[in-house]
Amino acid sequence: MADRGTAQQPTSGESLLFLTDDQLRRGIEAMFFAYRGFTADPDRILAEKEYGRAHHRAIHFINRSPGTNVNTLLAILGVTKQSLNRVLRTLIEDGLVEARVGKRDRRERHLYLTDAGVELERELSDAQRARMRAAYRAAGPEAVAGFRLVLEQMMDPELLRHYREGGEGQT
Amino acid sequence: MADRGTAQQPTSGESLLFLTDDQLRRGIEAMFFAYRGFTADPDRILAEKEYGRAHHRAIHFINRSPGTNVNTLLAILGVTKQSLNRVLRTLIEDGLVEARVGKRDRRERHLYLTDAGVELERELSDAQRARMRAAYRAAGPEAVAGFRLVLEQMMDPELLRHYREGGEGQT
DNA sequence: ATTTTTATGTCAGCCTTGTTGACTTTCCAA
DNA sequence: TTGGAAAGTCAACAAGGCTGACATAAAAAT
Repeated sequence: MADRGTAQQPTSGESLLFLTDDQLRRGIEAMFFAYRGFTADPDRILAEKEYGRAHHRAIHFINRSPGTNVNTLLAILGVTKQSLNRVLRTLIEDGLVEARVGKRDRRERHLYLTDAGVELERELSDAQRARMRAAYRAAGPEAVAGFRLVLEQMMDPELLRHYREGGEGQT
Repeated sequence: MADRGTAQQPTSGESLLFLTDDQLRRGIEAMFFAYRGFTADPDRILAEKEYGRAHHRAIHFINRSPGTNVNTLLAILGVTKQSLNRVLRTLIEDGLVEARVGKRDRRERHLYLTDAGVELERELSDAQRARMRAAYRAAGPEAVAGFRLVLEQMMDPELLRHYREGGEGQT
C-alpha cells in the first residue's frame, strides 16, 4: 500500500527500469534462492555433528570478536537470551566455547572459542567461503562491490553498525 | 580445508584483493544481516495474521506461477511434502488458496490464489518491495546488476533454473 | 485386465530454534 | 544499603523443518 502500482515507465533520462516491480520481484527471489545456497554447505557439516545453524552463528561471531559478552552477541544475533543460552550451553558443555567471568564486571561472561571450537569454525567457514569465493570470482570485483552495497542498504541500521565495526579488514 | 590460508597477496595485474578471506567474511556477514532485514517487514505483518514465513513463501510462488502443481512447488521451496502440506492446508481452509483438480491429469492439484490470497500477497510483497526498492535506489543500477550476478552464482544450479524460468520479466 | 508407478494427502512423532514469563544469583553504582 | 542491570535457569509453548508409514486416485506400463 506504499506503492504506485505495477505500471511504471522510464521517467527522467536515468532510466529507472531497474526499479520496476518485476525487477524487484526477481531480486527478492534471488535473495531467497541464494540464501539457501549460502547455508547449504555448513548445514551439511553441522547435521553430521548434531549441531544446527544457530550453533554456527554463535561460533562465527565469537570467533570474529573473541571475548565478546553475551549481551553484545544477543544484539548481533537478534534472538532472546533464552534461545542463545540453550545453544551456548551445549557449546560450552561440548568444550567448543569457554565463558570466562569478567574481570572488571564479574557479572559478565566473556566468550572464547577453545581449540576445538576454532577447529569447527574453520571447517564451517572454509566450506562457506569456498562457495562465496567461487561466486565472487565468477561475478568479478565490480559485481562484488555492487553486491555488498545493496546488501548494506537492506540491513537494519542498527545491524549495519555491528557489521561495519566487526573485524579489522581494510575495506 | 580447501583453502590456501589467510595470507594472500595481489597476484596478477587484476588485483584479487576482493577474494581475500577477510573480504569473503564480510560478504558472509552481509548476507546474514541483510537477510534479516529482507524478511523483517513481511514477518511483522505475518505475525499479526497468525501466519509464518512458510506461508509467505507458498503464497509468493503460487502468485508468481498460478496453476502450478504441488510437486513443482515442492522442488522450488525445497521442503518435504508433509511440511508444505501443513502450510497449504491452512491456506486452503482459510480461503486464501484454491486447489483445482487437474484436467489432463486428475491426480494433480493446480494451485491458485483467491481474491483474499491475492490481497495478502500484495500486502506482503508491497512491504518487501518497499525495502528492496529503497536499497536499489540508494545503491544504483550498476550495484543492482552486481548484486544479482553474485546471488545467481551462489545459487544451487537446480534452483537457478527455477529462478530464470520464473516470471516473464524482460531482464 | 492387471500391475506398477506417480501425485497427493494424512497421521504420528521427532528435532531445532524461536518465543514469553517467572524466578534467582551476582554485583555495580547511586 | 538498596535498586537495578547482567546473566543464568526452568517451564511451557509454537512454527516449521524432518522421517516413516500408509491411503487413495489415476495414469502408465505390462
